[in-house]
Amino acid sequence: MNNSEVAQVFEDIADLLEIKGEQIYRVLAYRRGAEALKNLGRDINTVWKEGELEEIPGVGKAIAGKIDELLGTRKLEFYEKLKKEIPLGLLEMLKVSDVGPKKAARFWKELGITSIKALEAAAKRGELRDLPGMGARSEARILESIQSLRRRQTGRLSIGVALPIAEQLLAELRKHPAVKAAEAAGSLRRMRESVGDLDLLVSTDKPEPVMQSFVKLPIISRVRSQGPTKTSVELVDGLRVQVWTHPSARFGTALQYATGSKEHNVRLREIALDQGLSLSDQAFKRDDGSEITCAQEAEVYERLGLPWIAPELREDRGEIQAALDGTLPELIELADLKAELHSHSTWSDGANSIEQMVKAARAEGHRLLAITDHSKSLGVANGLTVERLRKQRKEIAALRKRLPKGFVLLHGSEVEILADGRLDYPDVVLAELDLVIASLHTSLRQSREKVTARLLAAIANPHVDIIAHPTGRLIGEREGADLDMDRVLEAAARSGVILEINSNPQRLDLNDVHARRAIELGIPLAINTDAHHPDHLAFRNYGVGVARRAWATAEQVVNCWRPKRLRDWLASRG
DNA sequence: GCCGTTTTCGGCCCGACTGTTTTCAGTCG
Repeated sequence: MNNSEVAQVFEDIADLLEIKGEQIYRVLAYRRGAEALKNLGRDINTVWKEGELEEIPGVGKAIAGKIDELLGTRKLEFYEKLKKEIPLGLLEMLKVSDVGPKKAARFWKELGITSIKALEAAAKRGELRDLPGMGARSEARILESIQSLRRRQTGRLSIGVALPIAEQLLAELRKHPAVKAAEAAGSLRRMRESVGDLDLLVSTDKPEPVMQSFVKLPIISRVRSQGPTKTSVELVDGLRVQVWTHPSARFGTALQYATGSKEHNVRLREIALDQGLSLSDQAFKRDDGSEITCAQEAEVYERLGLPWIAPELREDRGEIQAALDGTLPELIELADLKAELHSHSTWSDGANSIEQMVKAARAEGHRLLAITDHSKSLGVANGLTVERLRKQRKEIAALRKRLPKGFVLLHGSEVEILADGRLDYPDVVLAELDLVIASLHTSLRQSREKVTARLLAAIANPHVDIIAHPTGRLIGEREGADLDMDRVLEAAARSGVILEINSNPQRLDLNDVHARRAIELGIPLAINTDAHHPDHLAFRNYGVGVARRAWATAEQVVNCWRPKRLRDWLASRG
């Protein structure tokens, strides 16, 4: 079982216990345990074998024992018993908005409902309204929520889709004369790879008219709740949007609060409590009821004796301790990127000529571009034979003469790692290239052993400089290869190969957790867009988001190096 | 269930909105 499978078991246990009416803090402990496993960055099986389960923060004796049982026997007695007690269909029902553990339990116990379908049927027959605490309106609301759940069955939305929508909504909000500022918060501001909903924050002294004009936007299909300080709507494609309003004097606490993560905020509140302060989205409150408001987010941290912590770090992954110790990293910024090391042209499956890609890269402010078209075996992408590769080299050499001084154009290749682990070009050909990227596109469904061995073979080849999008995942479409990432990272650290964070929002591969582990191991990272079109060069902000979430500094990302240093480094490899 | 330079027991974050209620429970973020 992998980390997320084990985490899922504990999430289910938390939900089941909550439906059972267990003490909420016991429930939260299981949720925190599940979260810790997802953020681990190491294979849980390795940690288990090394007997270090209890060293994971949030995992104590009880949960460690359950992980041990789960990994040892592939079963968990406690979980099986719970499942016998409470039908699993109730967990599905929790996904319906306005149905929480209390109502789910009630529907089940009083009406025998154990699925969303049965819930819908009962609501249509008007059977829900007679339950205590329910009424005709609640019943109608649940019916609406079931339909809305079906509309957005896709689950979380890629940041590549969500960010442009958020920008559009913010632009609309800012048009209102009473709006002083409008910002995105939540997981979008933290640059998570996908977001469940959008959280928008508005600074205004006249909230009602702002909310009233907001809910009239044509992109909005349903208003779930509307108040002067908080409004919740659904867009036509099912995406949920929360808008909060605050007077500008309270915008700092509000932005901090709405940015989260929940776990990060819990930690901050603990620190506040130690200082005799209670922290909310409104203000710090002293015991005597007096308030300290913050217009700026940095003031919130300052009051707690902390430096400002970048949103991308706010996941309760050790950032608060680092802030206390003064060891927060100086995170990489978009402007630090000076090079694009992974791009395609019409020679393979790119949309534009090399010259056009160079022009676009210069317009983006880059000082170096590597053209890395596909190798011959990737037929669907018009991969280059050795002969065409050499022809391309001549074109690039000719083009270089016309380039402005100081701009560097490299000839590279994105070489297929074949199903048997060999590379698509022989070593003599690889040696001719300025830059060799190796990547997997095919046979991703091989066994863990096999697919890991392929990647290890590529890493061991001294001509290979970068491993691109290591797992090959396409978010929401295709699972990545079942890699033994611990071994891949160890091998990369030994060989000195660069690992790529692919910035295409569909990929974001390495992900944040593995990228952080890579940094811990001293592996240099690349942030590349894999551009097949000039517009794709702008994807790098997503890659920077992943790198920042991985605590990366500019020094650890080779695209930030001066062109000369980068070329010297490449030349020093095979 | 987890955790501890104030604690091995007693805490564990806070508030808006809705719909059902005569003061609050449930849900959500």
